[in-house]
Amino acid sequence: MIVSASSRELLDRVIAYAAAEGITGRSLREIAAGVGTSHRMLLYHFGSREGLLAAVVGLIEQQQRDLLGELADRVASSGPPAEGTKAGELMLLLWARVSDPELRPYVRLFFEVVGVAVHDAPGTGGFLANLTGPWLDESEAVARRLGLAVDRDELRLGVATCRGLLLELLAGADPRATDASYRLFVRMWESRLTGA
Amino acid sequence: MIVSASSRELLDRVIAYAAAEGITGRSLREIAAGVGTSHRMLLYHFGSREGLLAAVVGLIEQQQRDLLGELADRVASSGPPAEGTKAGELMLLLWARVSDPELRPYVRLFFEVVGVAVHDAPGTGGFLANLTGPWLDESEAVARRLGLAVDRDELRLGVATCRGLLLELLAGADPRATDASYRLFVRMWESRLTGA
DNA sequence: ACGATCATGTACCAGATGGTACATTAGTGT
DNA sequence: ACACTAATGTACCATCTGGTACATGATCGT
Repeated sequence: MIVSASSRELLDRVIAYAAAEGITGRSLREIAAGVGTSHRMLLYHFGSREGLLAAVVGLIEQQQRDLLGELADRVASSGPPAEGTKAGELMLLLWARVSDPELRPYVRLFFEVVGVAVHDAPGTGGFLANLTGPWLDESEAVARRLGLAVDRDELRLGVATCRGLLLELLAGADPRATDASYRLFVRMWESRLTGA
Repeated sequence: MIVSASSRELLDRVIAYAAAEGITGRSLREIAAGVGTSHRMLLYHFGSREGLLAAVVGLIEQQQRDLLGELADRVASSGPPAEGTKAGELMLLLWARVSDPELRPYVRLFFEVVGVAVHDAPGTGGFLANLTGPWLDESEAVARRLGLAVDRDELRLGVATCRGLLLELLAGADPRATDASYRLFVRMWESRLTGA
C-alpha cells in the first residue's frame, strides 16, 4: 500500500465515498467515478483491489482509535480524579458521540466491513481480531485513571451494547428510542455499582 | 421467487453453503458448484441473483421467527405464570440458544447480510426494517404472559446487547468471556427490577 | 537546464459474470 | 399412448472485471 501524500488525499475521498455509497459490492470503476478519478489511478495508488480495501479498513480502525484517544483526553483533563458516579456521564458522552447522525455513514461502513470480514475476505485481515481489544484496553486505562473499579467483562458488555444499539439505529430505529434504551443501560450499570 | 418443492430443497442447500462459505461476494457459478448444481439451475429456480439473495434473506428471517416462536412456546408450557425472577432464566435460555456454536455459521450469515443490507442492496429489501420489531413484539407478548412489567426500551436493550455480544463471538472472543458479560447484564437487569 | 521520479491518460487484455436460447429428458395426468 | 410441464444440460452472449503496457505530462532536486 503506497502512502504518499496524494495517495492519502485520495484515500480520504474513497472513505467518504465508501461511507456514503458503500464499497464492498462496487467495482473499481464505480468507485473511481465516485471520487473523480480513474480505476487506473486507484490501482496505481493502492496496488490492487485488496490493497484499496485494506487501506479503507486501516483508516476505519485509525478513526476509531482517534475517537477513543479523544475521549480519553477529555477525561484526563476533566479536573481531579472524581468520584464514582462519573462513569455514567462518561458512558453517555461516548454514546452521544458515536450515535451522532453525522457519524452514521461511518457506522454503516463499519458494519459493512464487518459483513465481509466475518468470512475473512482479502484485505480485511486483522479487522475482526482487533475489533474490541483496543476499546477494552483504552477504556480500562480511562477507568483506572478515574479510580473506578471495572473489570473487562463489564467493559465488554458496554462496548457490545453500544454496537447493538448502533445497529438498531442503522436499521431505522427512532433515535429517541435507542437513547432511552441506552440511558436505561447506564442506570442499570450505576445501580449495580452503588448497590454492590 | 419460485417456491416448488425442489426449489425449497435447493434453497436449503444454498443456505447451508452461504452459512459456511459466505454468499455476498460469490458468483452464481461458485455457489452452484458448492451446492452441487449449475448456475443455470440457480437462475431457473430463483429467477435472478437478486431473487436468490432475497430467498436466502427470507429464510433467515423465517428461521429467526421460528427460534422466537420456539422460545415462546417453551415459556407458555412452563407451568403457572410464575413470579418475576423468571425473566433472568429466560434471558439466559435465549442467550444459551443463540450463542450455541452450532448456530455460529448462521450468526455469521446474519451479519454478512446486515453488511450488504445497510446500503440496501437489491434482494435485501425489508431486512433491516424488520430486524428488531418482531423480536420486540414477541418478547413483549412473552413478558406479558409471565406477568412481567417490561417496556420496549428494556426489550430493545436486551436484543441489542445480545447482538453486540454475538458480534464479539464472531470476532473471536472467548465464549466464557462473553458468557460472563451476558450474565453480568442479566444481574444488572434483575437488580434493577427488584430494586425499583 | 535536465534527468528522474511521480502522476495520469489511453488502450488493451484474458477471464469471469449474470442471463438467455434451445434442446432434451423425466414424469404425470388423462 | 400422448400431450404437457417441470427440470436439466450445452452453448452462447454482451458486458464488466481487475490488472497491465506504454506513452506522456508534471514537478523537483541539483
